[in-house]
Amino acid sequence: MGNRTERLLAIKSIIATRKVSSQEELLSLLDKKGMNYTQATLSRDLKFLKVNKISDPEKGYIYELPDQHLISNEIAETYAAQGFISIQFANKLGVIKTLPGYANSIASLIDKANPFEILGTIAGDDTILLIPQEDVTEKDIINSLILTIPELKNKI
Amino acid sequence: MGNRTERLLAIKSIIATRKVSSQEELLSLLDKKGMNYTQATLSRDLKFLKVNKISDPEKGYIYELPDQHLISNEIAETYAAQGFISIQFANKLGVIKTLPGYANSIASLIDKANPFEILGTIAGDDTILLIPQEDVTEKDIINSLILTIPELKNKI
DNA sequence: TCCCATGGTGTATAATTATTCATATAATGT
DNA sequence: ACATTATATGAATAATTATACACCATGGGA
Repeated sequence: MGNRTERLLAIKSIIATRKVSSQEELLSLLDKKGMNYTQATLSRDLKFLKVNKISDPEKGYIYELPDQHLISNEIAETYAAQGFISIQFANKLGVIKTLPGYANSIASLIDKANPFEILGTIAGDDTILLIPQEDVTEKDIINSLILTIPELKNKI
Repeated sequence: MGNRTERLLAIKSIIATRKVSSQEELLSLLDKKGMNYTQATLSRDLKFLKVNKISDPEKGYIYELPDQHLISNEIAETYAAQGFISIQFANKLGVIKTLPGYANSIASLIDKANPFEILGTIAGDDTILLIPQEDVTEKDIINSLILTIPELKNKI
């Protein structure tokens, strides 16, 4: 079903932007977006997305996307953002142009973040080919990139 | 009850050294150490220690001590370990001697890790005073320091 | 000393999350 | 195209975790 991907992306985006502390809560947030599922499905989704539940002073425990703790990547991210030139799409594939030599390090950041909606990357010297998951939109890919490398926000 | 501290330390040490995926499991590990409590107590303890539950490829989800994600501190830790000279105890207080100028940064690392068994620190230029929680042993303090700054292992 | 407030714990139970089972639908091989 | 296998999902339920309540011990004040 094509809706699973949409739902997973919605979950990622919700969890990335607000503090959610239970599956019921997430359920009703999805409901507001017109997505009606059951708690059982969310339980499976969260496991699939490897979402963690971490201590939060305000809400006790909240869900957190994995790899967000890679704060040590900040330097790498800034560097990567500098080398980023543009992204275009053709034939369901994404093509990122970078400054010469930057492609590999940017691609490796994306791989490391491993967003499920990007199946993989192939990098040359100044070009990265992004192979998206089926039925993922360009917008989804771009959002995903920004989640991975926030500094790209201004450059896309 | 004085046993609470002992139990909390045991929990920290268990979680730091092995993958635990449920409170029942933790319960029986404590039981093997002769500590008999109930699941309700562990639930409260884990909340108190701000233990997170994170995705694990092997066991699904496991408990994880907070602040372990501060990998970005590695540099700071190496630096701190270099400046560390010795630790001694007197009157239930710990006294760390450091190279001149190192005391504050080491103390700040300890404060940031905020182990509950160390109430606080006071740092001068080459000396840190450690104020331990009641009924915490010297051994506990040292283990705690090593958890915070692993590089100290060889120097203590 | 006597209260009262606080903190820690167990028991019982509520709330939350994971799983089993059944089913439908889509994908794959022949 | 058909059979077979894999994937996705909900309903019901099991498993896990959190909490309400009661109780006890301790440590200040008055």
